[in-house]
Amino acid sequence: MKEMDKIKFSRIAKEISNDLKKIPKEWDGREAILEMKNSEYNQWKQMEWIGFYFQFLCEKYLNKIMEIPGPKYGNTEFDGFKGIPWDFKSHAINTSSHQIIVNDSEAIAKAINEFGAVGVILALGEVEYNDDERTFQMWHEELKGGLSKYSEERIRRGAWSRLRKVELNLKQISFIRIDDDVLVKSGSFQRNFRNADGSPRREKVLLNLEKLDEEIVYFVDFNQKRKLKE
DNA sequence: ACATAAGCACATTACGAAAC
DNA sequence: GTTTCGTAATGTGCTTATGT
Repeated sequence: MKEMDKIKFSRIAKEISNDLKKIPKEWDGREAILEMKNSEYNQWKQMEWIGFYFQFLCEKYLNKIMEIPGPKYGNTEFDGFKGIPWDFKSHAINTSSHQIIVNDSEAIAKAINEFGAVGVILALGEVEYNDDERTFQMWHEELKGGLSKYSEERIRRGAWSRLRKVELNLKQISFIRIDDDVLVKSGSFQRNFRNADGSPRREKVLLNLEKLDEEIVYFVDFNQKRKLKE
């Protein structure tokens, strides 16, 4: 029964990856942001452009083979749907932390209950952080039309500003299957985020990349241009 | 017009194990 | 016993969407 689910998952993942293989490998921050802006994609002002750019690419390349967006539970909406609900994510490989933050815990639990599992399509790449002079950040700031209200507040608070990524070199796209077993195993939920105004955030599921193994049912490798796992 | 809560993805700290 | 180190736990920076 469970094996059947994995086979089904793998089949869908393979189908999605056929189209996903065509996306660009070299993501230049400035180009990516301009591309989103010119396409009137609403998220081009976001700091974490790698996340939104991957989502942007998925919508562009996958809109014919899957439903975008996916089902909604409470206030949480999945990015896409094909057989099961899917979420698109990006992650930098060359950092110390390999935890990836997934969706709202309750929404995931409900989705698993309804469809048996949910999937994460994870773009993994090496990123450049060489923005010590903050020229990239300033470029983005200017394009956005100056500091946001939040940023002015942040400066007033004396808090630090996060380092921007300048480019990403896509290495791999993983398809991760999340069911109840994974939830129990990864177990580490995250609660008590602080929101922009200081209010608490809802609990989310946290996955540790290093502990994932059989959950990664299928992946595309951009280095060797072949798949290592079926 | 404003507050609230969601989206994106870390960054920093705290703490126990391991090494000296 | 103390320092060092790896990982789990906890808290942050930023923007958009939605509802009043």
